[in-house]
Amino acid sequence: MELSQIIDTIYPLPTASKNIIKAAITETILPKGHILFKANKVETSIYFIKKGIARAYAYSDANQITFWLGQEGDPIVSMQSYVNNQKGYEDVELLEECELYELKTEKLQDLFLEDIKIANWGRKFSELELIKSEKRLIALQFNTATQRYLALLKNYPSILQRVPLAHIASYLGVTQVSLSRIRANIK
Amino acid sequence: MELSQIIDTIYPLPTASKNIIKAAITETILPKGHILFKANKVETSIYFIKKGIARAYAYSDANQITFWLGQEGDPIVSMQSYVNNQKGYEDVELLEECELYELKTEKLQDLFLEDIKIANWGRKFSELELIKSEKRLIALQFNTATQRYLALLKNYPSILQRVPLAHIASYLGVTQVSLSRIRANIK
DNA sequence: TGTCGTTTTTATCATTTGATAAATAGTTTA
DNA sequence: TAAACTATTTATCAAATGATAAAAACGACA
Repeated sequence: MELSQIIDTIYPLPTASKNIIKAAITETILPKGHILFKANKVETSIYFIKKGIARAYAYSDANQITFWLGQEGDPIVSMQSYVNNQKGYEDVELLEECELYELKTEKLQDLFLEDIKIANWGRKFSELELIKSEKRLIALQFNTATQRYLALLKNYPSILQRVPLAHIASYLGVTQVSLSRIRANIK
Repeated sequence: MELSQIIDTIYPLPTASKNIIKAAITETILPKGHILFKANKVETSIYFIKKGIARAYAYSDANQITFWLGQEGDPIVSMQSYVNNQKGYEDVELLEECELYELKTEKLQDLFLEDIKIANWGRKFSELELIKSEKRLIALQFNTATQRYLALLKNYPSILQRVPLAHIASYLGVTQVSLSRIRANIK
């Protein structure tokens, strides 16, 4: 997804402000398997996915648990770093070769203080992420693993082709074996 | 908790901007049991809790599931209304008599467009709520009900005295009977 | 095409949680 | 204080999930 569209989808900006943000963004291509964020590190950039798919995970004992999946148009952010300048708890791994837009957090923070349009764009950005997080939370609390699996397929129809089932299982909050059983019961 | 402290804890504002926000806020006292937000309704205000405790819940079949608890200093917001001007999915019930600070969403939206300090305050507000939501999500996915129960007691030591166990159980994502078993195993 | 390595499914058993009902404890009100 | 509610715990059985191991399916590649 192109940069202009990503920016506008968050919150439409006048051309001047949009160009200021654009000027702060660089593009990178990184290979499949690349670890973009490392746990226990303060991340200094946020990214937007132009092309590709990624996951965030953390460890519970020795097990990786995927708690976020992002694809074209989605932002990749270590919230602890972005909001509090603190170490994050997640690794982010690219599951395909990815084309990314990179934006330095520090630069963005400066723009927030200088340009009210950009400050409101940043506000909207967090608000939209908050809505996503809240929906996810409610799904975890209200829906069965089967319902969450079906909802995921509906929202990300290509996900089965792009993400190993082990990651999807932990994202849904069940073991891989349990997800296999769920899939067997649906067919 | 007093209004100045609530505002500053989100993001310190210069006196001028702070006074503008303060001037937009009114105080109300509402009785225990009052339904502050109704599901399927666009809410036109957000609130901050000066004194008291409240919960947000929605229905799963015939069962109420509590998915948010707030006490002194916490904001009460229907995110769907606040962010998207759309109907919320939750009721909010006051679990004690509450003293609340009320702020009209529309007025706040105007201030966001006029005052860059307030725009950044609003950005910070959503960022902090996002951090809370993400932590909650990760706790649901990574921790057992027993761990979540113990963490809740640690964060809200008075909660057992203030909130019926049935609400706490659904907040933790288990049935009341299951929470009873958890409590029996801890003692 | 056949082999190796990885991913996914199936099988088995133990554990946890849910659903339902009944018992106990605690609170409110006449 | 007694009666009537309401909240919480305990008991029982059924269903869902986890842990572990093994089998089957799939994919990469010589």
